[in-house]
This record gives sequence, C-alpha cells and structure tokens, in this order.
Amino acid sequence: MELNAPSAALSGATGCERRLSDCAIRPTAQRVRIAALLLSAPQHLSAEQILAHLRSAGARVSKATVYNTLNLFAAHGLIRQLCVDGSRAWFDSNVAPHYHFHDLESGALIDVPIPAVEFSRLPPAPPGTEVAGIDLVIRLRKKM
Amino acid sequence: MELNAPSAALSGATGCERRLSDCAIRPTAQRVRIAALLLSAPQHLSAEQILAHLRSAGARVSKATVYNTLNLFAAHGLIRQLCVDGSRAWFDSNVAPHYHFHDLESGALIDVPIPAVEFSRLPPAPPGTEVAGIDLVIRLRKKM
DNA sequence: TTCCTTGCAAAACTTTTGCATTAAA
DNA sequence: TTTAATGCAAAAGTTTTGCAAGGAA
Repeated sequence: MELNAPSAALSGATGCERRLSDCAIRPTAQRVRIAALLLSAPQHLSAEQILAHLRSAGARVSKATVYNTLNLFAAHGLIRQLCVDGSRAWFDSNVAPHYHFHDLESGALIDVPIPAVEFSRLPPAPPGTEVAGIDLVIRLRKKM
Repeated sequence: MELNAPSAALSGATGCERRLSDCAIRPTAQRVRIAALLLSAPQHLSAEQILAHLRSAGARVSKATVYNTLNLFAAHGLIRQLCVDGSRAWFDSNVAPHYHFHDLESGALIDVPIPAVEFSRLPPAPPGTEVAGIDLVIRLRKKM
C-alpha cells in the first residue's frame, strides 16, 4: 500500500527494498518505511522529523529504531549526516558530492551542485594526511 | 597575579579586561579568566575543556557561567562558535575570516588562512538573500 | 532454533534555565 | 543601593544503550 506506481519504481517501497538488499541490509518493515520516506527524493530531514512523519502515517516505529536505522544507512553510504547548525543532525539523501546553502533565518538547506563552485586554489593537506572530503556551507541572510 | 608581562600585554588578564570593557562587557573575575585562556592565542576549545582548564588552575567557575560567557563573547564577536562535528560546539578565538582543516582521526582543527583558498566560481545567492558567510571544512584522513 | 531487529525506558551528553546568593558599579 | 553575574541543581534536547520481546531465516 506504499507508493509503487511505475513512475516511482526506484523510490517506492519495493525499490527501497532492493536498495537495502543490495547493501546487505535486511529490509525490515521499519527500514523500508524510513528508506521510502528519505530516499524518495533529495532532501534533508532530522531524526525527529522522520519519526513524526512515520507515526502520523500510522507506522509503529520507535525513536531508537529511527536513530539506529539512520546510522546504519549512513554507515553504508545510503545517506549522509550533515553538521550545519549545532542543534541537531540532518540526514541528506543526496550522497553525491555537493555543497549547501544554509538560510540562517529559516534554517532551510539547499543543495549546491558541484559545478556551481570552482576552486582555483586549495591548500595542500598537511604531511601524512590527504583530503577525505570538502564541506562547504554558504550561509544566507535576508537581503537588505 | 595573572600574566602581565610586557610581552603579553594584550593577552594577559589586564589586556583581556580592556578587550571586555571595550565591548561593554563587565570584566568579572570569571570572564577575565575565560578570556585570558581563550583569547591568548588562536585556538579551538570546547566549553568542557575551558571549564576543566580553569578549575585545574584553581578557579571557582560553574559550567553555567562558562556557557553564558562563551555565548556572550560570541554575541559580541570576540569569539566564533564552530560546528564541525555533531558532538559539541567548538569556540574559535580567531574571529578573522578563515577556514579549517578537520583531522577525522584525531579530531584536531587547523586554521586555513583565507589566501590559501581561492574560489573561481561561486553560485549566486537565491533571490531575496545574500551571502552572510562561507564555512569551509576540509576533512583529512591519514595518507595511505 | 538461532540470530537479528524492535520497542521501551533509562542513561549519557551537551546546553539552557530558574532562582537564591554574591559581586560589581 | 541597585543592577547584573554567579553557582548550583534541575530541566531540556538530542542521541545512545541495555534488555526483554518479537520477527526473520
């Protein structure tokens, strides 16, 4: 009874089951629901938002399972955990490299695609280290 | 009895009192000690680290005062609060614009000066907004 | 049966807050 | 004296954990 129209083949419940199985993640009911919600489109959700969504949709899920599942998904590279403001973690279903706008007023996060940013100079990584990734957050305020 | 050698004129307790007064921040004993610790050099400290430092130095300070003071300093632009990992806030005594290396193994933060990074392209801010700041964190792992 | 997952509650952490006491101007 | 800051403990918020019960293989 979840979305499963042909046009949503890879984002509905069945498509999500595949994606989980492919990662050797057992597709339990809760995991599939969380995946169907979060992976249906590129978006940024908090654990609490996911819990609220699922419960208001009638699902029986515990807070612990939401956190366990999000950490599990992140460990398998299905989602990415963001640290944008200190208040809580945000989970990004877009795992392709990209950056973010952060609206300081609304708290909204907006994806910035890689080609929109170009570095003409970057510092060398300190000796013995290499760059594992670059996080770029462009803070936005209301224009005066 | 705090540092007050000529060579530490602006980082010792007396210099800190000046910096606080200049911001219309009443230079109480606790605030001066926190400022003397944090503002003595460019560094990144957590609230808990500051509390531990001060207490092991024999100061009587409460956790609430440390947090109140750090928030106060940040509100006056004396320090900057960083969100690098989700675990806790880091307070940066370097308020000049700059970026950071973040060593994923040790958790260490290293300043990256502005001239070390050059953007040859940046996305336009969405309509009605303007860029308030850019946070760049270069994650480092051990070189293989 | 065996192993893994879930739910619940409690714990762990970081940060904030309320309020009586203390210190600063 | 009047106002503001401190300390303490408790509260608030997010995330983790322990453990018994439930579900999948």
